[in-house]
Amino acid sequence: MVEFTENAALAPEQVTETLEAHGIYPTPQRVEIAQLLLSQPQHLSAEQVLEQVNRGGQVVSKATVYNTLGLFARKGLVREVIVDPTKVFYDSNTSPHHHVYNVDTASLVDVDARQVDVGKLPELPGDTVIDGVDVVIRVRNRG
Amino acid sequence: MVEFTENAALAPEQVTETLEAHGIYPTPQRVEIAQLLLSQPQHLSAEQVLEQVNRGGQVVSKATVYNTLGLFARKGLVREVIVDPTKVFYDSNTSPHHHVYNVDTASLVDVDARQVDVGKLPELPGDTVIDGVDVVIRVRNRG
DNA sequence: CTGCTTGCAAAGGCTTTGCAGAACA
DNA sequence: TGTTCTGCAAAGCCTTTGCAAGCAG
Repeated sequence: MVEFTENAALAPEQVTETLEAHGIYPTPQRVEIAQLLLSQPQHLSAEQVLEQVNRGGQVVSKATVYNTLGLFARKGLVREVIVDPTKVFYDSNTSPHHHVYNVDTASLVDVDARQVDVGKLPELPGDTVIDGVDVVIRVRNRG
Repeated sequence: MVEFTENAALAPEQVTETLEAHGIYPTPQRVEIAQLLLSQPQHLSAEQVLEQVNRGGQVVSKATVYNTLGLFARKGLVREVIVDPTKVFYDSNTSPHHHVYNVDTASLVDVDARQVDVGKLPELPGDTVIDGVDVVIRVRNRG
């Protein structure tokens, strides 16, 4: 598993290993995107990923960015965060945690899971299983 | 305040009062939409509102449905629920509660707030205020 | 070869907006 | 009369898909 470090870029070999550990075939584009996302805990939209990846050397198409982010999410490498109806955020922090979302600035901040007590969960229909519990604390700027 | 009853339709006068109590000018289209939404606690997408409203006598345009739902949400008459990146749900239950979302069926179910303990909240940046806390329990069908 | 991947462009779904006409205070 | 509201059509935004070309095993 990749550990987050200071903003330093991750070594491609390290990223390649992480991808393979998640059952993802490491193409150059995927390594590029994973390097960006996994360099630190962060929340990026597909558009931001597209922009930042293409700022570097390699150019990756929009279709590939969307497909790759969807693949990463399905494989558990990143987590989709649904807080804004206009776009999906991809969270490179996959450990249990929650979010504070500032609706004015459209910015997301992590909250350690231990900071919120989700005591007991309601009973679920017998034919369903929990996929995840998302807690979103929605804030806006004072004023 | 309107109380939810069995599936009976609400009286237009009652709905008109509710709208005015929320500072909303009660036009025929708004009354029509509010009557539908407030008849019982439910979660409807804009598309569903459009469809169901137009099943009845009055016809309301798509633009008006979207504008009206946005207005209702801003005025606190309904609550927007963001759980699906492809559409917004409008929740006519405005008392504190949370949601179980079945990602396979795209259906939402209310959970009484007392069923979940959100014990303590994290410290917020000093210049922000809480707008709301959303807890979404994401489930999928077994199998 | 055979299957997976890329990427351009087009399509798609949800939502907002421009604007003219209607309704209301 | 001035403001607000409606609704059609068009535009906009994010995302997915069709399909041909490229690459890997």
